[in-house]
Amino acid sequence: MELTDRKKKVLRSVVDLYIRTAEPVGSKAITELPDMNYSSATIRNEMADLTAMGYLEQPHTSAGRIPSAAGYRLYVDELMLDYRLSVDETRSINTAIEEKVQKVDKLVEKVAKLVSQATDLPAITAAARRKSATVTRYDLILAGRGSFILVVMLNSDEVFNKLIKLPVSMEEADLKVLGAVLNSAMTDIGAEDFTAQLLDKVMRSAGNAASLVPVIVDFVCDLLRHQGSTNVAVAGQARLLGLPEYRDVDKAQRVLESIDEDALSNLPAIMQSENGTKVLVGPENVAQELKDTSVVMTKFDIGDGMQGMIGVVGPTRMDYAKVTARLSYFAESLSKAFAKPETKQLPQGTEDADNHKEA
Amino acid sequence: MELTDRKKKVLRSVVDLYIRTAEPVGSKAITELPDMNYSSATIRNEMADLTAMGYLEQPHTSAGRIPSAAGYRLYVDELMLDYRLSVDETRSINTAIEEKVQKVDKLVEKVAKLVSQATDLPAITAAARRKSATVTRYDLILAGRGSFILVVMLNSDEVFNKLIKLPVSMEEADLKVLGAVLNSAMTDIGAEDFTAQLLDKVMRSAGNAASLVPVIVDFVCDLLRHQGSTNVAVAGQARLLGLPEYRDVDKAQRVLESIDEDALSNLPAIMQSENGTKVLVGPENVAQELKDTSVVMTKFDIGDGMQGMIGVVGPTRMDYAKVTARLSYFAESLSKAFAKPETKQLPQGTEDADNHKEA
DNA sequence: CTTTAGCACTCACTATTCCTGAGTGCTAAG
DNA sequence: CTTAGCACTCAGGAATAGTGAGTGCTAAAG
Repeated sequence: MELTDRKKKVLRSVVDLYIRTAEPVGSKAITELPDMNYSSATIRNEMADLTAMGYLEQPHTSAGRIPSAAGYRLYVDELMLDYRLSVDETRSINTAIEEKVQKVDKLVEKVAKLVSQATDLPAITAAARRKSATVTRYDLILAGRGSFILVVMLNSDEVFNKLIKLPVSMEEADLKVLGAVLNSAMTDIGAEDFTAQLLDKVMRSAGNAASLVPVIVDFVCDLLRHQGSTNVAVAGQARLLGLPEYRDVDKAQRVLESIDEDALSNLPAIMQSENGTKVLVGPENVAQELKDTSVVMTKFDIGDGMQGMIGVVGPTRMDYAKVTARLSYFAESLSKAFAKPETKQLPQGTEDADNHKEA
Repeated sequence: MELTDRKKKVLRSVVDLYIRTAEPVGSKAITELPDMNYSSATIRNEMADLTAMGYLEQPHTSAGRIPSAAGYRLYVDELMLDYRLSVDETRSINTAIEEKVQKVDKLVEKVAKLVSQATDLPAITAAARRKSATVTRYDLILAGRGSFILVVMLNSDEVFNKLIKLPVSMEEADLKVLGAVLNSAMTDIGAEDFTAQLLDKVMRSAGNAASLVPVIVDFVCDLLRHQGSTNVAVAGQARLLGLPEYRDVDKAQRVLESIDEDALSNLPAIMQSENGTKVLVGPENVAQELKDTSVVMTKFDIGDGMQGMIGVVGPTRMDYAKVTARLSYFAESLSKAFAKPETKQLPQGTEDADNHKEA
């Protein structure tokens, strides 16, 4: 059977209505739409055809139709009308993003909150490094009170520090020696290259400050390893509960639990995929718990070889047009904000703070 | 009427059973308990008395009894048997805490997760500074590629940094001058003391590096202000949904929403209160949405003039004994871990393969 | 060949009724 | 003071009937 224009129009109407009402759509409701100059019988025939073709489903014989996964798919791919963001929407997204964000993990958290708010659905954000982290530079600052500050700069231009107590008293000269050794022997190598031999060698050249080497190496290794791991944040889980499809607490709980742990494993895999906004409708999701749920996600670029992802989780009946529009705009704005470092007060690459409390 | 020992015993049994089953407790169920050598009629009489005294309630004439808020209160204050933590429990809490935590905000997040996990309820943690933050020391490091690193140490011994691009090329000597000026003019003052006059004065003495002053002041003010604000994290909201009292989605949602915003405002007030573990039963909560819900919370000390709070939210029918025991132990362990800074600084091995299972 | 009116039919959902049994309060005997 | 016994209450489940939105099909009209 052929998918005529009218059939498409009917399908679109069904999806649109179902998105709005969350209830099966009957033929009569369709006829009442503007631009639908057919009788309910005609619509019924078309709907019967669409059902036979697998785009619609009937919960039971005497109910209206709801879109099937295939129906949503078609809708998302071809039928959906572009949602134009209002000036208000773009503005509120922009002002939200423009606030300065210092650290990547904070950024991830904040964006998750904003996106969840903008879509009224639970949101997930993640950020991951594309290249592996290495140290480009060490600095040691004697800080009085028997301690010194270790400042470490990474190839990503992020800077971290840690306040370290001195086990024995030490001269500024000793630290200078140590700094020189560190900078010559332990830069531009990954976490896995900090071998026992290297440690040994460095300690021997470090003179008086040798006892500090293990502490430093420990900190740096930890840091580098952490850089490699993906940074994930989830926000707005409670919003799921407002939706009629999640009146069933068990269902809601299952979904919420699964997006709490996705944090861990599933996401990195998805990040590999191609660019652009992607919609996963119900059964297209790999995770069993999300079979009834759709996911919309986009990637965006942060500077410094980092890549971010924004995702939204909701019922298959979600307003795909609106959600994808907002998500894409978010991603675009974020990428843009990071692409032009000096223009705003949010210069990428000039930001990073980290601290360590010694107590 | 007097509260005899037997009445107390019955009340305790009712609460205990209700905590376990979440269903009204009948007289027969009580008689079946060990150590209860009375007939159901006797128990019924006692329960009638307890009801008259306001410690128990009847959902309807022909149902068992459930504890009233006053009943829970009495239970928590006097009746509850101490819950002894098992070795396993103390050990798992200890190992969890011992993992190194770098930043206060990370700590707060992590503790929230741990506590939620330990109690199987949503948890809230917060940390706030008791004294206002000031800068004790500035360092400037020329970092090549036209930028420098600003390192700032606070009176709390926390160290922060930021990589800043140089608008014009600059000599190391210029930075040295600037550093000296900053250290002499802008230390030991709060965020509100960074006045326009001060800025002006510093800029004039800063020589070649004057153009950097605004950027630095901006960063520092921001930092100091941020230090003042309370740091809050919520974890495990989804656990609420597993409980029978929150089958009602609306109710669950209301509670979840309220503990999402408490983050912002309510908590600081509570932090003022006296020390020790505190239980707020149902209607004792100020927030209207939590009328049906109980809150258990404790304070703990972080070093450096900071104070933390751990809280757990659950149904009035929660296992107060277990929850308070675990919470107190958590608080105690955390305070202890922060009290002895040096003990485990050195034994920290270079070996730690995979320590980011959550986050 | 397409569209539409008409009609019988289906079936989820709601309301109503009935029934059951856990649990109660009271009374009177031990 | 305790307990056995008994009549009573009432939430919750099962069974039943009624309602109406929506369907598919047929046959007439365009």
